[in-house]
Amino acid sequence: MTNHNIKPTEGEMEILQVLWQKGNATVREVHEALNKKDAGYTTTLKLMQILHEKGMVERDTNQKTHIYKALVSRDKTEKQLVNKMIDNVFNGSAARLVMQALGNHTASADEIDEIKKYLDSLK
Amino acid sequence: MTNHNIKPTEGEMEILQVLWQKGNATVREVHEALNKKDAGYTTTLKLMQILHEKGMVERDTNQKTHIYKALVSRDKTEKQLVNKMIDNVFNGSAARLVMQALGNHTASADEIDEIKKYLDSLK
DNA sequence: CAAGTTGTACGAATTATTTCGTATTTAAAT
DNA sequence: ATTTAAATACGAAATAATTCGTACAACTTG
Repeated sequence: MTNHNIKPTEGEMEILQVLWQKGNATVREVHEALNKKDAGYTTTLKLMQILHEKGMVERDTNQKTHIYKALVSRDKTEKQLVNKMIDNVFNGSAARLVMQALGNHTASADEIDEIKKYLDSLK
Repeated sequence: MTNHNIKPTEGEMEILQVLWQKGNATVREVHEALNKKDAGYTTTLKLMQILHEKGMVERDTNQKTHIYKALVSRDKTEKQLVNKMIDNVFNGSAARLVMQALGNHTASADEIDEIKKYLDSLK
């Protein structure tokens, strides 16, 4: 299967988040969406250029200000990261991760219902 | 709260996994449990020494061959990593992570039942 | 059209992580 | 007691990731 080894770094993930959320965006928009106390503007720029080199985003360079768009799918990337965590941290047990996630961030009653509905649909 | 900022690197996690599983172990045991094609013995040793410096493991140095034991709890560490992922990847929604985890690694029917039971207990 | 502003390009410094090489110590075996 | 084998210590090289500085190009506006 292609695209099997995308592995965004943490910094890259932050940017992809913004792109997925906004659909597409300029460097400035992404940078402001992140507004981290640390990193300056050119840091965000550089990271986005790297994402481009790696083929994870595309960009429209027709205007002076380039417009970026994610090429990797949110769903696939999430799956990949979750899988990795299930393997690395939970010895392959998705159930263990689920428990940990719920015992933790304590989902709302609505969320819990939604999850149950989802579980039923799996059977 | 103390211990709020443990953040094992990936290499450190691999070692902690082994320690949690075995209870305690020598460097050689951990190294063999991992048996990665890459890294040599002293790499594992070094990582374990770093874990010790950081206070994440303790060791008994009474014998020539030191015996290591994890000091950070598996549960806390897992919670921390899961929380981080929920925040960084799933915009704070534990439910989204759960769906992704299940749609994914397709848990067995037994696992699903177990999760449902767990969900009921949360109400 | 001359500042000034906003943008990209990109090498290089910084920081984090992993890996290794080698010196030294300790214990066992001959 | 010497030699050999198995450990630790630890600096430093190698690699990865982030951050920045600065040069230059492209608009804007006075």
